[in-house]
Amino acid sequence: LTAWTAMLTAYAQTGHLDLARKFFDSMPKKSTISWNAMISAYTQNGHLREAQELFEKMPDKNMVSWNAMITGYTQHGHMEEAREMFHRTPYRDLVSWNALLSGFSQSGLITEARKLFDRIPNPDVISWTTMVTAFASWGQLDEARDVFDRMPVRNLVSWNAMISGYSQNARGHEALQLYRTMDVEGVRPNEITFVGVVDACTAIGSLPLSRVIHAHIGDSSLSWDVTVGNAVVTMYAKCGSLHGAELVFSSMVRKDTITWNAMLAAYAQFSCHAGAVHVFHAMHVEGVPPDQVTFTIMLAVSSHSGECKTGLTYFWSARLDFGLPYRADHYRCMVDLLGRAGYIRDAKDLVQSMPFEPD
RNA sequence: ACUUACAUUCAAGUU
Repeated sequence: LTAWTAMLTAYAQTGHLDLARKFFDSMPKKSTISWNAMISAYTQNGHLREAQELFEKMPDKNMVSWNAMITGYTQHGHMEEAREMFHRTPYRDLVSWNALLSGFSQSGLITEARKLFDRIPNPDVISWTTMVTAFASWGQLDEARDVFDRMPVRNLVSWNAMISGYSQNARGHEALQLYRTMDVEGVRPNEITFVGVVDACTAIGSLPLSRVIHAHIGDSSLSWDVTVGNAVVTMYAKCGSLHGAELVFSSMVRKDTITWNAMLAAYAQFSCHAGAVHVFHAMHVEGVPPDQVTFTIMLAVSSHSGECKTGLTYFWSARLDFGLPYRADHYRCMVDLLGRAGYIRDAKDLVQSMPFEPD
């Protein structure tokens, strides 16, 4: 039964929800854990309706079942439903509190988060770190730092949250300073720490510093993770070295869609239309699937280089060849592209055909 | 084997 449930989770995590459900239905015996796994499979893929249905049908709900539903709602911005579940659960534990807290954080309800935090009976390191993230991700770095300093216990995630918070808010020097403190206190960094440090340099924008940081993480005994490589590609580009970005990019053995997007963005930043087009084709040859970001970059590149026809080709290709839904920025690029080429009427028609409200 | 905290890629306009 444990093996079956593990299989179910594996299907869900690779996006094969339908297979997961078939698997679940065909299981000769089901435990509460398998029901919970199926509910999480639904919530993690945004199918809250189905999750709720299953939750209501399941015979023996436990604490994890209730928490999975709270989390499902918070992670998709349905705070009212999450709140209701939180109040109705007969098994409220620290996970329930933390899940709701994280929901307030993600929705930008910082005041609510703060109030909830004060009511948590025995906040743990996750509760505290969630508060650090809540403040940091809404730009309140000094509040975040205050929470960080007052935490009774810090773990690696707490350090990473604070370091990345600084980096994401263009406070690279403070990020690096905190990284040094972390080192002094003997906390071992991981890949996520390195990404935060690399991003700090990206924010500072200094090429000499980026070489130092590159050497530092290159010397580390930790093997290079694809996300660290991706961050380094961007760091070199943002620090003004397209060549550095290219060198790192080609040295990376493992590349994902983000790696390719980072390289495309580097060419776009340097107005190197030919480079971007070349990488886009190479991506296709290597069989790496483009995503919505890939097309945002390619549309912007086409617009800036006046390649109206090419841009239109990308626009249609995104949906017809790759089944990607359009985001608002794809339309923005297209309006820009058509407008620059003088097709004001078509730009206007496109705006009127959009599935969202124009901003 | 199931639930909670951290990370990498992103458009236009203005300057």
